[in-house]
Formats: sequence, C-alpha cells, structure tokens
Amino acid sequence: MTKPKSWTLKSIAQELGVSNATVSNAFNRPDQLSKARREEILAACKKLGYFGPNKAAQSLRRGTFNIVALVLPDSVEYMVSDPVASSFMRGVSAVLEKNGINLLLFSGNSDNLNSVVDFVDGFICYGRPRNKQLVEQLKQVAKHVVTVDFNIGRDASVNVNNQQASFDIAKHALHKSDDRVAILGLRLLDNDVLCRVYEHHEFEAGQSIAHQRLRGYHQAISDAGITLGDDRTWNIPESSERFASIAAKEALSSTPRPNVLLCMSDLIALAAMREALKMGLSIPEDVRIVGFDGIDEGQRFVPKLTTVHQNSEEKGRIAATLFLSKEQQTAEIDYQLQLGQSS
Amino acid sequence: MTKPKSWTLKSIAQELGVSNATVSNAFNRPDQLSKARREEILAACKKLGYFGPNKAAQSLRRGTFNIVALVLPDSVEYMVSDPVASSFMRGVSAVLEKNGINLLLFSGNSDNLNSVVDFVDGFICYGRPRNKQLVEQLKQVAKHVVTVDFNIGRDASVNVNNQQASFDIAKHALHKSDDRVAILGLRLLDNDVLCRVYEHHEFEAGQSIAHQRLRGYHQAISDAGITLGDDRTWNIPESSERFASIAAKEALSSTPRPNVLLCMSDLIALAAMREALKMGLSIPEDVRIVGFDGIDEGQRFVPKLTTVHQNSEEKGRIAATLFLSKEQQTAEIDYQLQLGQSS
DNA sequence: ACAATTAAGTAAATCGATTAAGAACCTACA
DNA sequence: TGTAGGTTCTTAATCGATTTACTTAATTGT
Repeated sequence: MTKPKSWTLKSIAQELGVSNATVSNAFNRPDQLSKARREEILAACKKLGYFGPNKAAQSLRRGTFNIVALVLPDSVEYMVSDPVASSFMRGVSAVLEKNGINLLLFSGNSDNLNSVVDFVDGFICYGRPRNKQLVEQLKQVAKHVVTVDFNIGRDASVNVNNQQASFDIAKHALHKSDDRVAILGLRLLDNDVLCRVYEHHEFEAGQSIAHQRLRGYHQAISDAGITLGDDRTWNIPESSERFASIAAKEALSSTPRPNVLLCMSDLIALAAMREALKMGLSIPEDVRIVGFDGIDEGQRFVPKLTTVHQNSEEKGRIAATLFLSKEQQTAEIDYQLQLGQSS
Repeated sequence: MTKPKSWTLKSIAQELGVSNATVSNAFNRPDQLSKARREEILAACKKLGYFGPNKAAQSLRRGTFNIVALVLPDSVEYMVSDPVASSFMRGVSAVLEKNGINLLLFSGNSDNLNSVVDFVDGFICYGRPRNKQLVEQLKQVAKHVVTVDFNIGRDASVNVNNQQASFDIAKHALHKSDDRVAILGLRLLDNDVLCRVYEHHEFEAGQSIAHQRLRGYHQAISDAGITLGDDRTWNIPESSERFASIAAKEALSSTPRPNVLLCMSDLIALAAMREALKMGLSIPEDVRIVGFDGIDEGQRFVPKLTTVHQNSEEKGRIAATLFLSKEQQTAEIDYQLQLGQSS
C-alpha cells in the first residue's frame, strides 16, 4: 500500500492512478482540474503523508527560491555582536518573515558568492563588504540586489539622504565666513590611493555616496559664504584607521590650517580627533570636527563626536520591502544629527 | 562564440566538444580524467565565465545542501535582541562558517517546516519552539537534528549536565536537615496543566530535562538528610510568568511553608521572588530561592538571583560541531553557579 | 604477438518537480 | 450532422546537474 517511505510527486501520482501533472496542478493550479478531483487528491496525499512538492526540485524548475541572502559586511559573529547591525537585521527579518521568505546569512568574509547564488532569489547587502571580489561578483551574478549604505550601480539601494544630511552636519559645523574648511572624503576617487583631490568640482554630478555627501558639504560651504580652496579635499581610499590618520595629519598641517574638518565617516573623524589632540590642538576651539554614521565609539570618545545618526531598524525594513518590490530605485531613510562636543 | 549569456554544464560541454560527464568530473572527480584534460576544461570554463555546476541542481541530485537551518525559539527579532541567544548564534556560525556551511534562520513562529526541509541538510534547534507542531514536524521530517536545551528523542542534543548542575545549586541552597523544601518544576508532566505532582518518585528514570533536574534536586535533598514530602513538587506547564506566579503563590502558602524553593528556571524563580516579597517574606531569611539559566534579569533583580549560568557561545560551537559530526549523542556543556543574594 | 589490465571518456538514467501542447470527451448551436 | 468551444486530464520536454555502466584506446605481462 504505502510503498515508499517518502513520497514523490511521481510515486504518489502512480499510487492514485493519475498523472504527474494532475497532482502537481492539484497543489499549484486549482483551475486546471475539477474541484472534486482536486480535493480527492489533496486528501489522499494528506492521508498517505505526502506534504507537497519537494521545494528543492520546485525551485530548480521555477528558478525561485523563497530565500534571500543577507550579505554581512563581516562575519556573522560581528553581526550579532554589533547593536546597529543587529537592529538592521531585526528590521529585515520582520518584513521577510511576514512574507514567508527565509533569511540566509552570508558572511562578508567568504570569497565566493558561488556557494549561494544558485540557491537564493537575491541579496540584501548590508554595507560594502570588506572583500572587494564580493562586490564584483554581486554585480555580475546576482539575480537581484539591494545594497545598503553603498551603491553598485544596479538594482536598488537604500541610503540616507546623503546630500541633505551632509548639508545639515556641515551647516552645523560652519560658523563664520572666514572658517577654514577641509574635507576628508571617503572613496571620492576610484584610484585606491590616498591623495589630495584637485578640481573636485568635476564630481558635482557623481552618484556615489561620496559624491552625494560632497555636494551637501559644498552647498553648506557656499551658503556660509565660504570659498573652498582648490586643494582642501582629501581622498581616503578605504575606511581604515591608518589612511584616515595620515590624511588627517596632512590636512591639519596644511596651510591655511583648517579649523573645520568635514569627515565622511566617524572612523575618519575619530582618527582626525586623535591626530588633532596629538598635535596639541583643542577641540572644538582650534578645530571643529564632524563625522558621519553614528557609531558607538564616537559617543564614548572625549570629546563626544558630532555626527549623523541613522535609524537602523527602519533601514532594515525598507531594504527588505524594496527587495520584495523588485523595483529599481533608491530609497531614503531617516537620520538625525547627533550633537557632541566636537563641533 | 559565447552563445548563452549564462552557461550550463550542458552548453559548456557542447561548446568545448566534450561530454556532460567530463565537465562534471573536471569539477568534482579529478581522478576520472587526465590531468591535462581537466586543466584545459577548467581554464576554458573560467575564460568563458562558467563558474561551476549550479548548486541548486547539484543539491537536488546529491541530496545535500550545505545549509543548516537554525530554528529559533521565537522570531528572528528576538534572537538578535537577546544577548544569550545571539552569543549562541555566534558560536554556531563560527563553526559553520569555518566549514563552508551556510546558516538559514528559521523563525520558531512559523507553523510549517515544509518551506525549508527540502532545502537544508538539517536543523539546529535552539530551545523548545513555542509552536508544538514544529516539534512534531522536526521529529518526522528532519533529515538530521541537533536540539539544544531540550530533547526530542532522536539524533543529537546538547545540554548542560542538568542533574549535576541541579544537584550543585540545590546543595548550595540547602543548609540544615530541617529545611522545608518545595520544587517548582518545569514541564515535569506532559499534561499541560499547572498542578501539584504526587508520587513524583516514579520520574526517577525519565530522560527529559525536567527529570534530570529533578534527580539532581532529590539527590541533594537526601544528601542533606532531608525527607521531601510527597506533595512538595509543582508542575508548571510552560515557562510563563502567569503560571509561575500561581504556582509560587500556592507553594508559599502551603503547609509547612517552605523556606527553600528550587525553581527549574530563572523565570519561575523571579516570579517566586516577586510573590514572596508581595507576601511580606524576606529573601533569603524567610525563604531561599534558586533558579536555573542565568538570564540577565536575574542579575538585575534585587536581591540578585542565585542560579546556574551556562556558556552560550560554547554551547553554539558544540551544537554546530555535533551537527557536523552527524553522531547521535548528547553533549554536555560547562556551567557555573552564579551566586546572588537570593539564597 | 595476444590476452588481460588499466585509463579516459561517453551515453543514458536519474534526482523531483513544472508546464506547453495536445488528446479525449462533452455541450451547444446552426 | 458537423464543427466550434470548453473542460479535464495526460504526454513529454525541460530545469541543471550526477553517476553507473559501458565503449575505446593504450599499456602491460608473458
């Protein structure tokens, strides 16, 4: 009677004396068979212990998986340790769970998307992964991607309104028209080297996050009646303490010595603060420094960092919603200025 | 030349003028073809942009997935919010990541394992899921399961040495041979009702966690030269504040009024402390109360709860290791007594 | 030089499903 | 009666791979 210990569509169809297709249709396309037949089949399946079409096979055939991979910037460990990251995850999972979609954690350390691309409907990528290859692979092989806090120039992304936020924070930092401003930019150029950026006005049209932030800064600077010198902008190739320190030292030793430092990340701002203190400058009297991100360390630092803080959980919800909508667009999330003593 | 925008084993084999099998073997079974041929094929694939066999198809054929589902007791939200749970997750992911295995988060709220069973190699189940059906389904349809902090009587599980830990904590709580002991047990019976348990000595052979803990208590009690009355044990059907309070109130009002309360979870112990204080009893003078688990709230409560604390991260590592080993056994993890002012 | 091994590669069945195209039957209408 | 249309169900191709059994060719032993 109950031949196999585990049923397949085929074996169950045989058992019931109908075709493969009919059983399949009973489960997925009610309109393809009579109501009576359908209920008869479903009931029989239940009784025999066939729980429905095998999902792996179904997915192979259909090409959809009901799984989205969350690409973490770092290890899974980091993700559940970092409060900002885990509240983002909370937001993502809340939305996905509601839609019956499963979440696969993908470590940003892995050097190969290959082990999962074939298994998932797409990726939500939280922050630019450490591993550069990963970004390239995402661009090339992902069926669908939503990037968060960075851009790869395809599909959707969720970001804070970088231009507006940068404008706000810069405006807060700038007091007088004779303020001497320097900008410590993150990845303004693609050249991967730490350097000063001349002729930076040619970037006004760029769409990368760095460009958006730069526009915000520029706007606030010109609103304040300040003219930004042509050599007052640094390009820092990656968000690392080392590069940031070098750039900060350089900027703070340049002539005229800046008394306002607009930094495109908290990490850079913190490095700049350390350098400034090392040089015997006092903050904010001699130099006002602002960052971007709202990381914890900035709040613990003395003086407390003035920066832009974002609502992580909502960011997660929006990222997931955007993913599900499959639309190609950039969504914006809320931010707040977090005022410290550094400006 | 490069015909399809996305290659398959078949199309690439055709392009290279070899058979399906040869390409497949080039990727998975080097011994099945000559070294020269193999390298030639691999190189050609790389050049053409074929990244290797499709994992979904591979999995369907092989029946293995390189994915394990982590079944959470509750929503994903809860998991990343609760520090104990997330450090468990940290442990799990560290081991899996090292072995190239992906982690799928499965919400304990979902009422159907069906959407994932066909996709994963098995389950690591962290704590008894709220949803009872889920447990049944795990038993029936899971290819492989490791349960944590509970037992379903198949495959592997990781637990603290419940009997020893209960013995230790009880021993600590018991001072004199005329101590009046009551036990607030968690899920000692399957009947889902809150009740006193008589003739509880018939449980001495049980293998559930509650039974193990009960044995530890009994041993400590008899070692202390105390005779436990036949009506001094309560069965609390689930770890909820409501049930715990009722049981605690009942126990504390019973005659003879107990001056030692052995509670099988911190949640129960906390509820008992609240009831005791409400009744005007002082802790630990009038009644000494001990718990089990080591949740944060216990440490914040005044008086601080005396309980058994477990190393969550190691628990995670062990669970994952056990899963990978596919052995059928019960692993034990470390615990420490966490001494507060409640005993 | 001839049978026996061994190595290298291929054909075809299979994993468990979906789905387009078509067969068989029934109804309806001119 | 013949044809058009509508249901209901089946046949067979397909998704993208793995693997057993088999064919050839090359090597070895005597």
